[in-house]
Amino acid sequence: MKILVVEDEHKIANLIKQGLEQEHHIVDVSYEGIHGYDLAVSEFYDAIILDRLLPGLDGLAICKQLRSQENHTPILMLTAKKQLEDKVEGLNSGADDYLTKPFAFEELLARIKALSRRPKKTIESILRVADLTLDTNSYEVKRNDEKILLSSKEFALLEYLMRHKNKTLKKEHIIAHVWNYDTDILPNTVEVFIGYLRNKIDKPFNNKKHLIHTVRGFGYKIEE
Amino acid sequence: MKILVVEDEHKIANLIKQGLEQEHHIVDVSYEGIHGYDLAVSEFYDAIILDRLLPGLDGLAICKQLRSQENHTPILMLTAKKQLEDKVEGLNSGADDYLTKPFAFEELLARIKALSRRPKKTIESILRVADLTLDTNSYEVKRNDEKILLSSKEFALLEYLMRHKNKTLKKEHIIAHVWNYDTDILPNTVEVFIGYLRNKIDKPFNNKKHLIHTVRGFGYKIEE
DNA sequence: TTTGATTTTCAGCTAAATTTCAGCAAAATA
DNA sequence: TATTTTGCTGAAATTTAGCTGAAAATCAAA
Repeated sequence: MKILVVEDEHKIANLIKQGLEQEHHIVDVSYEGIHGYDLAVSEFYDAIILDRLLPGLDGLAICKQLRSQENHTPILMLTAKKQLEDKVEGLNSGADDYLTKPFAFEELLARIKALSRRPKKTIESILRVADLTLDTNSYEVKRNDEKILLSSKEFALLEYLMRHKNKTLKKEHIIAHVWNYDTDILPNTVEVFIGYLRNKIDKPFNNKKHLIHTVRGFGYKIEE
Repeated sequence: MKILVVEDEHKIANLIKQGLEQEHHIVDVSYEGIHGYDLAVSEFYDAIILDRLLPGLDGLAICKQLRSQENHTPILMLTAKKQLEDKVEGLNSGADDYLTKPFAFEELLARIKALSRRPKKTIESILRVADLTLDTNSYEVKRNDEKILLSSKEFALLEYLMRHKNKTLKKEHIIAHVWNYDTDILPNTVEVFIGYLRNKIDKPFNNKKHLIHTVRGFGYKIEE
């Protein structure tokens, strides 16, 4: 596992680093808030150990900022305080667990393990309409659990329709969103691509209701 | 997704473009501030990647200008600097996130995804007369919560009437606004379309008061 | 360069929407 | 009441929007 330790007390930081490395983990250490934040943002860690009180940008702030950016790396917050309010504040900021100093190293290790074992909060990346799904991370499109292969343009068009499901979208509007600014595209091109999509996601499932609808005079929409 | 990249270093810009295109996104690139700004204003993007330092109009200025025009397209700012003040300044100018160069492409991708997932600000666009509503954005017309399907001319006519509810509108006037200025349309055509509208929005609800009124000699109006 | 896939245009077709027409009814005028 | 004007409506005529097979153009890989 790759772990980031943000802790201004060099002694403690290095102790943790040593201990974790003995357990075969990769450990980055930062002694300063902003630097730590930059690391957290630019690298992929399996867990972050974060001191509550730091010079510069403190643990709470880092935590909040990361979470607001959809970074769900498990965070273990370290603090000298034992007060309950403090704990509540920490967890509210998006930390996953909490450990008060001083602590036994075994304790830290156990917590880290527990955190990394938890199912990762993944960014919800799947668009859904009825039994049709489009995963914007893996670029997989499925209907009824059958994989559907789409070309790049077909995918972009379907994604656009699905991001605005139940809403009728004009052809000109579709062109503006799905094609580059310097390409002149005829409305018929959209019709053709709608046809391609229908061949792949509606026609093969003719026992099911079709999802792509023409709204004559107004455009197209995808709807259950 | 459609993404605009404004970056003067051709190499970086093209790398980003290539990478994003591999992920099925549509990418427009601009190597220059003012041109980039023009694109941001005239096209519809799901996200904008903006270099902090640009010749001509720089990233900060573009960002501020867009925000002052109520353009809320998510913006990811790229910067070579790591200073906190710089980041703060970037976020204050209205950027949604920032990334310091150099960065891993994976990181860029993750940030862009996170940004585009934020709920979009939408403008209310519904016209109302009694229990009849017309949404100029989604082209939905409802009376008493029942959907009503209209053709595009019927829709345009109803929209015109509703935009001027309680006001009597002459047939010539209606023709001038609802039809192209260069088409010769007989007044009878308006009568026919008023008939179509009545069949769809008044007749099926004959327990309710009808909304479309003829003002003999002067035209039509929609009124509660 | 060749090959195959993808994107874009084109042309013909069909169905739906639009427009005109003609006859009728109601209202206004005298 | 008779006449004229104005609006309504069913249906025919005309136009347009959208679908589709196939060709042309573009792109990417071998």
